[in-house]
Amino acid sequence: MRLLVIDGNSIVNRAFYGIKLLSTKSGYYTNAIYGFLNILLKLRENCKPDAVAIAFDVHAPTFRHKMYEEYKAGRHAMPDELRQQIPVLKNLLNLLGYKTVECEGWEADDILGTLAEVCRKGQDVCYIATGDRDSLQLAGGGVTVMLARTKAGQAVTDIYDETAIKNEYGITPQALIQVKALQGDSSDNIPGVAGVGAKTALDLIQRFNSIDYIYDNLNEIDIKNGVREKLGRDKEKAYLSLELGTIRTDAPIDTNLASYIPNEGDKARAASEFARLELFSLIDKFGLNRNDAKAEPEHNAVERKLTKSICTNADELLKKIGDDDAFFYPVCIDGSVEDLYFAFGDEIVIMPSYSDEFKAFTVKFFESKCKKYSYNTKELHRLAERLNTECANVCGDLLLSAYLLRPSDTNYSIEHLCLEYGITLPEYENETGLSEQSVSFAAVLKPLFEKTDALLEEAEQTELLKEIELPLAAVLGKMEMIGFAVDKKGIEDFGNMLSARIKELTGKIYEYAGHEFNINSPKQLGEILFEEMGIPSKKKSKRGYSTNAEVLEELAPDYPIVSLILEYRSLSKLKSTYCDGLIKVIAEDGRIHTSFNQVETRTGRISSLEPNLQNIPIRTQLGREMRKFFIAGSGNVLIDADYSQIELRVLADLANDENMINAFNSGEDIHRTTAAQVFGLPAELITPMLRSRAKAVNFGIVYGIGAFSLAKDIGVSTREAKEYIDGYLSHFNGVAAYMNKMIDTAKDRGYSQTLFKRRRYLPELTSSNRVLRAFGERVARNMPIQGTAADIIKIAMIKVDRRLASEGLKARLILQVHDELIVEAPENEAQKALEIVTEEMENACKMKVKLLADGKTGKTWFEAH
DNA sequence: GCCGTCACG
DNA sequence: ACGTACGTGACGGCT
Repeated sequence: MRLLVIDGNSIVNRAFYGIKLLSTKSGYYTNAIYGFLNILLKLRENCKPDAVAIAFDVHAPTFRHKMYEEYKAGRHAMPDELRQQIPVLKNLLNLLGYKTVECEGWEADDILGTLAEVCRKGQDVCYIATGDRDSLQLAGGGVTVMLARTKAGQAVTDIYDETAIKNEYGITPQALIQVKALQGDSSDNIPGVAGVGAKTALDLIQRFNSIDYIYDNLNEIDIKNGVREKLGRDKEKAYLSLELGTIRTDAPIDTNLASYIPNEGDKARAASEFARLELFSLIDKFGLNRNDAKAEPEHNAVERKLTKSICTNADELLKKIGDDDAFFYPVCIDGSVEDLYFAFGDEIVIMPSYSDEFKAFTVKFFESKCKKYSYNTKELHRLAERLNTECANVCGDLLLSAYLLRPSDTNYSIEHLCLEYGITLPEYENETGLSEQSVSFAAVLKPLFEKTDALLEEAEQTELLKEIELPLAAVLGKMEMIGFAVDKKGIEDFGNMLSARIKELTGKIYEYAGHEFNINSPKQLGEILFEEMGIPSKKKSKRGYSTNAEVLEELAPDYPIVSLILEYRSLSKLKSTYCDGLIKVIAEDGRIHTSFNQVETRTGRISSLEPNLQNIPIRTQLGREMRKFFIAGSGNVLIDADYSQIELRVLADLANDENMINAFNSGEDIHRTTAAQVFGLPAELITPMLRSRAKAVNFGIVYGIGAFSLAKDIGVSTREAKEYIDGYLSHFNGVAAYMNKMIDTAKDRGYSQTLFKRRRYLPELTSSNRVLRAFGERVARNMPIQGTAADIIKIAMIKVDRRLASEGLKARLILQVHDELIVEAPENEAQKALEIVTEEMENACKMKVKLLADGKTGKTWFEAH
């Protein structure tokens, strides 16, 4: 008998991460299902098995403790989307006649082991398909492990039998367990022997074969005394690890191989399930009949019959809306509202922008006192600004609610929210049989709001939504419409100057290199510098040599070409990103209109895109020149105010650290004070060097410091950096206590939060991966600080906006750069506006530490900052 | 579409 | 033994 055993969890994971998110029209994700079944087909073809067993772990899925594969995946992963697919996949496998195996209290691994053992004993042939190297120990004696992995972005399968393992590792498959037991594996919680790593472990087992032999002859065998000591110390751990790392072969599962021979299944239901999932190609590949694939009606969903009508009469629609709560979906194209879809239960009424009465309607509707519930209300405020009015009484924005509830998500589309919150998205097909999504979207707003409102209430985030995010959307909408005036000619001239200099540099670089090449290609550059020219390198990263500024700066003093490249790099960055990039996005009004994304960051900051105006150069002299081209419109000036040390002040307040609060409130230079405390010197003796080190320590504290990185940052030994950190924490003991508390409460609750109850969920904190867990801990320390500062400046923006209006000024906010606000004001309002901005920033909220804002005015951003 | 790089707070 | 500070967005090269 030939048995194929599939490690279901491992393969479904690879399928999910390896294939882009596919989903059905109604939004069910199917990529993992699709990928898995294609892999199954391929395995079937290659192995020609008589019987197939598909093993799964038994999962207790939890909402708040999703486990990410790795940090990178963590950022983009949507494990919920994967989890939803697994029960559907299992059901499909059964319908296709395959047997899935799971066993409470046992891992999928153990099921593989048990079936492999059965085959070995019965002289049957066994193939094991997995992505987990740990299963290699099962190879041999008729058992072949087919290891799926990714090589240079391509999925490949390595075949391991006993010989292949011997060739690669020089030992038997069983001995691999011994290696792992010595080496340990933190991601599996296998301790191993402290101080023994992969190399040492493999070497020991290659020479002595087993842990038993090593310990029986510990004093005689030829090994370094250091290793002997380490082994002696951790004997117990080694044996424990051996036990933990050994895949068990006695799981209580069905061991009758014949029971795994695929049965007929239920072809009709399998076909209709494929149809429901819109995976039509699989119907053919599994030899099913497309005619069987009739869509089954959904059971529990109460079917909604939507109707749609178009209304081009403003008064009629206004009357229909009256003073009731209005639920409406704005269709937006290219950043402007196209049509408004109003939902009255299942009746959807559209006010189209092509109507002559669209403007009149919109103005009256916006100004009416009815409560407005919508999606992406920033767009409404942009429209209001264009119509020279305001959108009053906006009481809900589904996009903002969804963001506050789950700020790490990347997809807040209505389809997705329906899945997330268990709302059925009703279909609407128009006369021509085409589905019109906007109609469906309008129809689900109300039920979605009912869900999100309840959840926000539960999370105590209603105030955060109503007092901060909703009014902020209005401010951001206006800021986008107003834009920032620029000197186009100035940018062009600057760009031409850069081009000339870049050309010179290019010539010289080619001379040094001996030939032409693409300096912008890190690959070519690395080969030329480190191979052709033989410059010593620290080889790193998968794609060859690292050529970043940090590496190049070290080499620059010794190699003239390297300095030229550094200059080339900085100039081409200025040219391409800032000169060319900005010129491309200057609008017809001569201004740059960035877009603010209010639902992007996990900390609560806003981001700026197309173009990003939050990263205009300032740190180098030449780059800073760019700011001379950001100007006040004629007759106006710019007012630029920024918070002084807002994050450290927030930290002092949150940590309630008396020492630090006093330092701020008595107006001390915080970095100098820190230096004095950390280095134990009177403030007068603090040199600029010491001050700058203390500054780095302050930054590090906010970021969730590590000695290694601090050391690298300020160029001292790791040991010395550690002393600084310890010194800091012993003097600011409020901060020390606070940092520990932050991690504990975040672990407890599953999230960290700001002073204003903004949350960030931290599944990383419960990860079995040490690196990931450490990352979670740093975030738990940083998020409340960065996030509270973000909350505060948001409040300030709302207050500045209101104050400017209530004082009857023409001055307007035009930009925010995290701790900095920029206002454009008529010249005669400059002083008043300056006062208002700094005052509102400083009084945004009451804290134990005074908030300080420095404001300045000027004709350009360069002057005003 | 991902990676390396680099601009900002 | 291994990796190494928080949060973003844009560009060019490469697959």
